[in-house]
Amino acid sequence: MATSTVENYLKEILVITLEEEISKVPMGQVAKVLGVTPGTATSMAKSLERDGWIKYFPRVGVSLTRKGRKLAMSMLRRHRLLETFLVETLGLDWSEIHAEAEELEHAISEKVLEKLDDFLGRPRFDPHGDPIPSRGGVIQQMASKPLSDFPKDANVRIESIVDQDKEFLRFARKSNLVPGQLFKIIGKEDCADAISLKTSKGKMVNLGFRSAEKVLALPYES
Amino acid sequence: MATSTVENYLKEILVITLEEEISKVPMGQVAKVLGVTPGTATSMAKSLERDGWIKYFPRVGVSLTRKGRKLAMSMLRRHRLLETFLVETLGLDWSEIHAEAEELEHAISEKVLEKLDDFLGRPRFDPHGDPIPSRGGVIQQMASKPLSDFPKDANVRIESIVDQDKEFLRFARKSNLVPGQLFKIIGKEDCADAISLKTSKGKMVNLGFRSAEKVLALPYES
DNA sequence: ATATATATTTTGACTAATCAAAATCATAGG
DNA sequence: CCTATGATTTTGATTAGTCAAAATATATAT
Repeated sequence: MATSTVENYLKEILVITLEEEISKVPMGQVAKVLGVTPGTATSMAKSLERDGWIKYFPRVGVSLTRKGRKLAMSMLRRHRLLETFLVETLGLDWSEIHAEAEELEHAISEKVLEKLDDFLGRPRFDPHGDPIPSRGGVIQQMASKPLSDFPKDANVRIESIVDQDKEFLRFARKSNLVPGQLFKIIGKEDCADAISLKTSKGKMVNLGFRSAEKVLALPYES
Repeated sequence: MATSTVENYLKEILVITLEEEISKVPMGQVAKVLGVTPGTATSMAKSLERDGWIKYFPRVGVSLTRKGRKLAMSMLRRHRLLETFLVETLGLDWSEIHAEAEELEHAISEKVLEKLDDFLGRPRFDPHGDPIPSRGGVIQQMASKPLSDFPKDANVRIESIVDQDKEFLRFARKSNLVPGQLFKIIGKEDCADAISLKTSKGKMVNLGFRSAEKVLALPYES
């Protein structure tokens, strides 16, 4: 049986893998998200490899084995279902649920989790809009929509740029319109065919609808 | 912050203290309920004392300090509220809830617990009929009633014998009419002034009303 | 290409929790 | 009053997880 420390390492490695679309997560990043020193992360990597959870490539990083990915997915499922429960059923605040779920996810059994899933009506997305992996560990990809489809005040995360036009890509790059970047839609004038976005750091971008249609994004609860 | 191991030791010490009405729990018993070797229990007793949770009397046993009792009560509250949730809300089976609650009780925060308490309608007894300690750590004593006040078919747990008559006490002792013992009321003939009780092992006792009034008991969900 | 900065690994040490087995204490009978 | 039995404590060892700081490898910039 995996300890909850092991579960945490695996889950965080999975989350980084998904978010950054990389296959080997560098140790520094592992250390950072887990709040431990780099040395600790390295020695942990070795025991995780010894127990078959991950592959460890010295000086490069770690990746999950099939076994490790399965457990990590299960942790993510627990986490997101619990967050849903905490918000939907108990009415907790947004800002609190992450830390709470972080604790509970290690204590809840498969059995109780499935009962909870039934009770909640088998939701497919958590309160942040992130997809909840299925029992089998499959993560449903959320359908991304063009920026022009979002309403004013929506928070979005850029997923991809469909157009391959060099000019536009260069402009997008310069404006921080890149996959992973978060924006808030601060203005939308249908009659003027214009959309304004702002990053959390206050950087603004203005787009016409023609361009906004080329940028796919996902809703993101800030 | 107490580790969950500490929480377990304290909770079990409290439960033994309450159930057996003793003030110093011998180390052997501690080791047994926690499933560890006696040596482990002893060394744990020393660290618990060092951290102010218990008083340790070598070769005699341990008792909780005020601080330790407070935490132990809080664990009992968590445990019993969680059991209630698992049965009432998620529909788990009786036989499973203890083990599940045992894990969850260490992971649930004060805040979530209070939300859960609200959600459940602030129950005062868990599915086993045991009282749920209040936030302040006070355990509501259930009002015990004389045996003669219970209806036929009621399941009861003997709480105490009010009469101090030696003769009667000796009889009570011989009939298993002692605090903690469970009985079912299998017959009650008001006109004949008689009550019949049976233990789960089939041992029977017959009492007249005069005597039944001297025996206080609590309802007990079988 | 060389020096500097950054990331990673190694080393040695520590704490919590545990076990097995030897040592010690306590007490109930004879 | 002394011994055998059972409970308790001690001792020495182990594992998981961690840190600090030294050592080493890699990447970057001139």
